[in-house]
Amino acid sequence: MGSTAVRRKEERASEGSTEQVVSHVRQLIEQGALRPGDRLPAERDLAAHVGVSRPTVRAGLRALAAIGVVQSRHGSGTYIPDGPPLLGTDALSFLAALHGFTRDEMYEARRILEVGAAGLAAERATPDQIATLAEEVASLFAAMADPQVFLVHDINFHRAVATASGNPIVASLVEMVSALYYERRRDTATRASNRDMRDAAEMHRRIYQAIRAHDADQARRAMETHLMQASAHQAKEADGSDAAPRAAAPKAKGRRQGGRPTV
Amino acid sequence: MGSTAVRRKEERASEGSTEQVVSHVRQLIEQGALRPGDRLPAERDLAAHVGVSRPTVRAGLRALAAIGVVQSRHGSGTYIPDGPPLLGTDALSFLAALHGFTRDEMYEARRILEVGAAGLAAERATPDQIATLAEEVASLFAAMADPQVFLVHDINFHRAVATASGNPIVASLVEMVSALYYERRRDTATRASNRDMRDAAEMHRRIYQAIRAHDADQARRAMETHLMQASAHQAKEADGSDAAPRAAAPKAKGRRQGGRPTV
DNA sequence: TACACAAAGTGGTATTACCTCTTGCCGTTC
DNA sequence: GAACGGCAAGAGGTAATACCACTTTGTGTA
Repeated sequence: MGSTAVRRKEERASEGSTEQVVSHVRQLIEQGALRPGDRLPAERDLAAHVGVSRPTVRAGLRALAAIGVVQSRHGSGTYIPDGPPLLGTDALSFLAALHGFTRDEMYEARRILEVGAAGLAAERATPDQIATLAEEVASLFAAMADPQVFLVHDINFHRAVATASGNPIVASLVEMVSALYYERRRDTATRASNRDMRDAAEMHRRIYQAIRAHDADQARRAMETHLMQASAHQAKEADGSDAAPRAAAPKAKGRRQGGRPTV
Repeated sequence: MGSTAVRRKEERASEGSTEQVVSHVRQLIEQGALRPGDRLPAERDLAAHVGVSRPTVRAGLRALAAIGVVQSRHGSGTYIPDGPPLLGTDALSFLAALHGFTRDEMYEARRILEVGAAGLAAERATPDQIATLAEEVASLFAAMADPQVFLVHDINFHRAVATASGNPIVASLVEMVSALYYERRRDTATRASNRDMRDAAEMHRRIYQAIRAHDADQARRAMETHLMQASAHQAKEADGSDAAPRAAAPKAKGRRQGGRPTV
């Protein structure tokens, strides 16, 4: 830390003042001075230390907060979030609104990610993680009367699989895409038929069993089947009631019609 | 102007002032009033329209800029980025620094994503996209004298595969993870042996051929093999020089160069 | 016609002030 | 002595204003 000391205003040419703040925080992180759960220096202190004004510091912290690196608590301070690594979900959500991601594309992304995650989970899941999966499966069967509660345990199960993959990067990506799914799904979940939910619960059970048996191939196949079925079910739901607000066209792939999000 | 501006205080209870700005922009996007490439209203106009001060507007826009939804150009205005959907890469980079992602975990994530992407690309790649792949493969073979140039075309090839998948969500995810890979790789790429590069180029050619032949299984297998080999090669390189990926390395890294926006 | 310069408009930063919320100390009270 | 309550210091949140730096455009001059 002592070697480079504090760089003064010479850097301003190559780096905006705001980015100096970001870089400074980054340095603190890379030096190990800031770890998950820690509190950052107060904004006024940071301003004095970096040599910029407080609004500039706030701009930098705001940027870091937007990507989920820090988290401000009014009256208390700015903290580095504790717990597992988590990517901000707003980015994907905005991109979805901007570019009109379709439901199929979303399920396809989930399929790629979660099939891989299921495979890893089967290879590495700890007894604790397997127990968590079992609980969520049970909750799924118990919640078939309430589609909203069902959805919550659905998400929890998939999150648990992602965690059990043992790869925090994969888990973060799954979490991000799942959040997008959840955001859209909760508005229409009540349309799910009881039969579809029973099918889904059953598939979750099979995925769980494959993971418990440490059978990676089986886990991947089960996850693949489950997501294909879920996608088909949801498409069927939208068919009759919603009748495609954008006209019946959006089936065609590759057409990036930039309208509102399709369901 | 401005003297007659009315302050709207209706919904302040549920939403912070800054978030009002974000919500407002989100509304504009969802209404179709803002599309990729468009310019946002000036900060001063936004402030008057939403009923908050300009610093608050700036805070909201800074947050949106951090996640890549908008992009500010000094002296010109704030724009919605054109081109394909792109997720901010800094988030993953910070998470990597915070939680000490290992090289293996990174390659594993790439494997899951890119194997899937390669499969989709084989099914859907257009003639144009296939031509782009061919060019990058040729460039790879031509650039074996310069590891840095080789790395650029390596990235380009993988990016092209992701694009050819036809799924913008998958492409965005691949892009994000690849950026993390690139960030670490460019500092050590010179260590790559000529033999490893020839192997890599050859594998890229096979992936390309499988995609051109629309053989999804073959494309997936080739991509899987390629990434496994690359991971092994890189592990071998690192063996002698820097053993611990998470410990002392970051200090020696070059300063954040401005290839990509830093938050 | 071509070049140059200036003016308007935009984001970037700084300064200052005040508000709200959190937190912890310290008093009072039971 | 312990529990409750209030007060104050310190944190982030917002606002108003002024000025700077850059881009763009248009007009004037050579």
